[in-house]
Amino acid sequence: MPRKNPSPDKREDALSRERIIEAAITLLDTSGESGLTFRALADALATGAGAIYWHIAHKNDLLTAVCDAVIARTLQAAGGAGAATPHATVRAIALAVFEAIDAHPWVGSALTQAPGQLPHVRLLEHIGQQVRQLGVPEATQWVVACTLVNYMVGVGGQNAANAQFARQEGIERDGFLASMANTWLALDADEFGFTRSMATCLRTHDDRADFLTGIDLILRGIATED
Amino acid sequence: MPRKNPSPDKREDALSRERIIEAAITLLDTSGESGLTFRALADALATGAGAIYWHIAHKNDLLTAVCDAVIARTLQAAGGAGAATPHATVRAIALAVFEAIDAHPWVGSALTQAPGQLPHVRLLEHIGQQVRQLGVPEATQWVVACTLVNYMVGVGGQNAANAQFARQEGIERDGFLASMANTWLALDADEFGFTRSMATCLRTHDDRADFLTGIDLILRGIATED
DNA sequence: ACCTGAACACCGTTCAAGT
DNA sequence: ACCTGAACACCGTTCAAGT
Repeated sequence: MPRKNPSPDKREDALSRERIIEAAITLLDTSGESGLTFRALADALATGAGAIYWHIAHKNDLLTAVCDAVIARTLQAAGGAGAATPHATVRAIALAVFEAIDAHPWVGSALTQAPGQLPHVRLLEHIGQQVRQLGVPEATQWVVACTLVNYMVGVGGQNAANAQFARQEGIERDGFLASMANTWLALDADEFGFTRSMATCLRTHDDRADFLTGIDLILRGIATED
Repeated sequence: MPRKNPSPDKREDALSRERIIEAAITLLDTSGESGLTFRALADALATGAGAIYWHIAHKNDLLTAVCDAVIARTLQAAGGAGAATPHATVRAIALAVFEAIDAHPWVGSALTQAPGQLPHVRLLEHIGQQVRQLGVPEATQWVVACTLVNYMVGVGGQNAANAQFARQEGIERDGFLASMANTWLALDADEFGFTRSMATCLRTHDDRADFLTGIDLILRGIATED
């Protein structure tokens, strides 16, 4: 009777792309972006470092695959909801992606570094279908869908960077924002008047709400188009 | 009479933060993101690798500083224009940043990896001032300015990633897009209907124009707000 | 105060050799 | 066909030692 514990003791199944991707996900979630190493991954899989190269071309390939696995699941889960209007569906998709990046910050940076690859294509497809539903004329569907996707990925990347910075600094989000707000307040009053006046907003803002407001802004811009 | 050639022969001035930053910029422009190495940088400055650490805390510090130098110059040059309307000024700033990233792709990824740092603050300030001019109510200035900045940085990061990918693949932009378009056309017809129909757009689109259309969408969303 | 350069503790990737 | 693990060619960073 084979043991069911897949811990780093000994391998029971053969290696496979899927097994590697799953191990990479848990490794990334556990030790962060810098924790994903071919050596550490090989350890977790109870194999040699070079073995991975039989299934994965190079580290970027792995990163994209791992990102795609999360995005695919996220979109699948979000698609099931079936919101009332295209507008609401776009919002639901955007929020789901935001939550996924919040839970796995490394997805944000992977997404930023692999434009046009499969994870991106999935986003474009899901968003694009709703853009069609919105009645956007065919000639502008491309640019509208791209704007939404670019915005989503852009914010996601920023949040990922924030999370990674806070992690390696060992700081909580609140402390991180508070110290940044202080830095802003110490800026030159003439040159950085606007930024200084936004220091409180920085400290008290809600990432999620702001992100969705941005989505709404773009959607409203679309609706006004003629 | 001292020689005026600052080539990698021998150093004449003392090292300084500015000299290091300038050398890093030319190195990045010449050899790309992966070309910026403390060893290569030390060579270019005719010094030892460790000397740089007297002036720069760590590589991320250098990257942010180098990014900020470009952004500061870009915004200064763009600010001089003095466009007629706030809308036009936002467009001008956005375009200037786009061009800067196009000329120095590494600025795009540096920008993505340093949220809240000085380069970001500069963008926020310049955009925010125009958001005020647009008459956006105080309560929503924060989220509006952030949306614009996030979008700009997001698109910039994507373009940087594209440029870097094309560089290391040794491919031109056109060939890169053409092969990606073919990949899209080979996707499953049911699952990726929208994406397939956009393959031609991918191949023929204009990055700059699409980017500005996105800015316009957001600005129009703001105008419609009430 | 500032610089030098060897040394340390890592990386991704390759590849002969095994099964 | 698939795996092993040592070896290669790098990294960022540190630090005793120099000036």
